[in-house]
Amino acid sequence: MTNETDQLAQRRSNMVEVGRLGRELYPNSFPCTDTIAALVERHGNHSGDALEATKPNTTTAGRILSIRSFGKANFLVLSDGRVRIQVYVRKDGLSIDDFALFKLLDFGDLIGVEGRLFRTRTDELTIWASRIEFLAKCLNPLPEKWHGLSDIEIRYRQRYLDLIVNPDARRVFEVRSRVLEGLRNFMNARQYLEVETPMMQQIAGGALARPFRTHHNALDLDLYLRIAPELYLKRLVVGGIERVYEINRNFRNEGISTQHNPEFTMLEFYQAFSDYRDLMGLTEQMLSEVARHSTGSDKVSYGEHQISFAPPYARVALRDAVREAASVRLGEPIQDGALRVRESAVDLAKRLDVDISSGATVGKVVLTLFEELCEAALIQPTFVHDYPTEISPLSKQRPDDPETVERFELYAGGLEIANAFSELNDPAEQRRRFEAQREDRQQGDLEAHAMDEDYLRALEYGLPPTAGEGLGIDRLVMLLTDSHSIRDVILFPLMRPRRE
RNA sequence: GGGCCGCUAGCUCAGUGGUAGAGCACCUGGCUUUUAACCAGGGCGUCGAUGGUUCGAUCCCAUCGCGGCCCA
Repeated sequence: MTNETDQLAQRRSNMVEVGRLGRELYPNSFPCTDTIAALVERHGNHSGDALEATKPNTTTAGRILSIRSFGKANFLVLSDGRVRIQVYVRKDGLSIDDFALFKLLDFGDLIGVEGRLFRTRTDELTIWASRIEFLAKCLNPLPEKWHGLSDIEIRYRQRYLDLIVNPDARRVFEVRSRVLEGLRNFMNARQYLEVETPMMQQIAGGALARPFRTHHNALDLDLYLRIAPELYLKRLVVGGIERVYEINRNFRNEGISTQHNPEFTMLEFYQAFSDYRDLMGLTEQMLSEVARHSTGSDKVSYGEHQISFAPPYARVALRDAVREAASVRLGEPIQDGALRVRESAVDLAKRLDVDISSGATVGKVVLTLFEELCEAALIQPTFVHDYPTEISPLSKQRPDDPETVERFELYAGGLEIANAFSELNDPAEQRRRFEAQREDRQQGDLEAHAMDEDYLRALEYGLPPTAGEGLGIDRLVMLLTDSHSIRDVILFPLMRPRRE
């Protein structure tokens, strides 16, 4: 290895030398008595004197994150991926063979260590190694220890590197796991049944979005990846599962942004004999409980803001929110009627300098105005309720106002977090809504809802009055971890492939 | 899809129309309780890709690729 300069070749050569020592290069296992996390948890409070009295012995394993060498005395930092501990390797403390092995180790290698715990002069909890085993080679040099890995593209494409060298990277995914656990606890405690419904569907329904297509060879059947589980979950409510939920992926074939990944995770749940008002209260309880379960508090920092998930949340009707924002902007009162007629709504948009696509219905115009004028300003959790019927083909109308449905969306941190409504259960009205959507599709709306005869047949057997909600897990985790891109809360976000 | 920004050593980043630098990492030597250990010495690059302008391009121009932010 005299003339080796390339780090990879150097590491490969060190591995060959380890083999020459008679060591297994990729041993099948290494029995540990403790994880590093367990050691730190158990002995983190023990003084040097206490450790000298008991001389606790341990066998553990991890990845070498740094080596400080003094010739015959050396310090390693070993990580189990979560917690780090220092290892003291002294030439006269282990066999000649083990010390020879130690000299061949590189930053990043995986090793097993046996030894006793003590505290150094600087009071750091340390394993005094009496045995070292080689467990696996890190052939590629790791990003540096001090700055870590900050190239955001490599962090997404090679998430394992992010996790190895950036201690904070794992935190987000630990919170994410706690969020899922908290949601399941919450639903299970209320007698909801967790189910799994098809990800591959012949009709991609339950939401207004473009689907991904795939094909089953044996059946020679074109299929879509689901855009929502909604229509299947409601079939289950017809079947008598009066409280049902699913946590799973949805796939929508649309652009990628800081708020959109083509595959994302939703909690969707349905509750019979309830309406959308019941779900507002339930959602307040759920989010405050889940925030506490995952972060320890129902108040979180999000950028410059403090967001409180403690109930109750603000409530505002969609048209009122738009009217209020528009009248502030224009300095004049706006009548509710202006948002119920396409002509006046488009005129209002024009005066506010908001672009409206040419075929947009009045409901679409109102929604676009809301997104432009209101959405980003909704920092504290806010229920925006009562949506136009024509953009809500699966929601039930208000008895006093058929142009409006019993539906709400929850906003927080400027993000849409949840969408819920009283479920339309009249098969005749549902058929009319599907037909209206078919007309939208013929007008060129690729996101319009497809006709689903099988779902209509299920409704004909009787869907009880039911309320349902979808909650975007990724965005909720963004809020709870102060992440400002959805890619930061998805381990392997979709990336354009690199041409090599 | 549009605008702006970025792409230089394994990593984090400087930099210049005259063939490229720092810190960390790496290599050699020293050091038996260090904490971004230290001291001395050393090597390391298709400057994202392809064209063009130029005596000469990593730098200027064009196109493309990948990424980021904003907008749609």
